[in-house]
Amino acid sequence: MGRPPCCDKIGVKKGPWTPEEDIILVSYIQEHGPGNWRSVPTNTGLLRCSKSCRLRWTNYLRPGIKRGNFTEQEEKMIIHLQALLGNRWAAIASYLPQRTDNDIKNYWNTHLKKKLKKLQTGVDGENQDGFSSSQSVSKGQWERRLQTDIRMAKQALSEALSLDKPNSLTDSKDFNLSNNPSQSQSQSQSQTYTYASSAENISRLLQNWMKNPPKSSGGGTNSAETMTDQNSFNVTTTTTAGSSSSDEGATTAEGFDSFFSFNSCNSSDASVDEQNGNLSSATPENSVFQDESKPNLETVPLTLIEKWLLDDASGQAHEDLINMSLEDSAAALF
DNA sequence: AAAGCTTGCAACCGCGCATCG
DNA sequence: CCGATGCGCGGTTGCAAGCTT
Repeated sequence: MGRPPCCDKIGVKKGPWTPEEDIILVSYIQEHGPGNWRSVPTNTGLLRCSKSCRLRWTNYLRPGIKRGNFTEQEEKMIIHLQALLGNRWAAIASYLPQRTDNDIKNYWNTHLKKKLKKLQTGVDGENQDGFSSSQSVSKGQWERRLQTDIRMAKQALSEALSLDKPNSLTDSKDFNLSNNPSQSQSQSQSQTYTYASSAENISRLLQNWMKNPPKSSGGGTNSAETMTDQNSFNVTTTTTAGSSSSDEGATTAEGFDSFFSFNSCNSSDASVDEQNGNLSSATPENSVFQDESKPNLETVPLTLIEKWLLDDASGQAHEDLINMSLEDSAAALF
């Protein structure tokens, strides 16, 4: 007896998602919250597999996702976490709350693997990306440190489990997500994912929409003309589509606002925080999305390894480890 | 300018785990 | 306990955009 398909394969649409589908999915999740993916296609009328809906949401539409432009700090974290955890992308992604496992996986496969391979094949000293391949740390040292880290992590985990206290939540509030300097000013934003924090995603969605407007309304006009034609999309577009710089806040918030005016459902009380692009709203929808973040961060106790990885204030030891020879990391990996 | 090649990423697939009745 | 079902994860693929020749 084989496993039945996750959904009826007949009539299931595959391939890239259209803006219309995105909007339908976001609207539905806005109303019902994420989860119960099985029912999403039937309730929304989307001709998509439930898995496809979940994937689209978690990898693209989910609030708080940062895309592209991995910082050096993030790169280093990924490299070291990969060395520690292996290809457990979901686990690695839990340490980078704004990144999806798919994004990290792709970035690893397309960028970091090559970078490390390059380093391994004899680029001495400082490379162009600023990674220092300090010869002072031998492979043996690296392995010893790695083993020590793993031991410490295990110990911390067992301690945390034996404590059996519900303080992991409060601990996680102290999670320092600001080790990326560019993100330090928006720490609160990282901690609480309102739907507004996905404004960038929605803005992108809308930009795509405007690039490929429905034929019925656009009728051969270019995207800019179409944009002005469609009054319901009062969006200030960014100069470069796909740019995910953090200063898009106000712009994307506008796009987000427009999105809701487009949907015109329960959105009239949504207000935009101009400073950080957050949408501050007391709507139930927002509370739904606040719950939808990286659950691991909220439930996993703050272990030593997490402190090591995330606490900027941990000082030199952390820096030493981060700056440890990537050649050695590469040697361990390949 | 055009063809071929490379790269990056969104999405799919299949498997394993968790939960529920 | 066991089977059915749903969800999540990691590996892989396909395609579009960018680059090179």
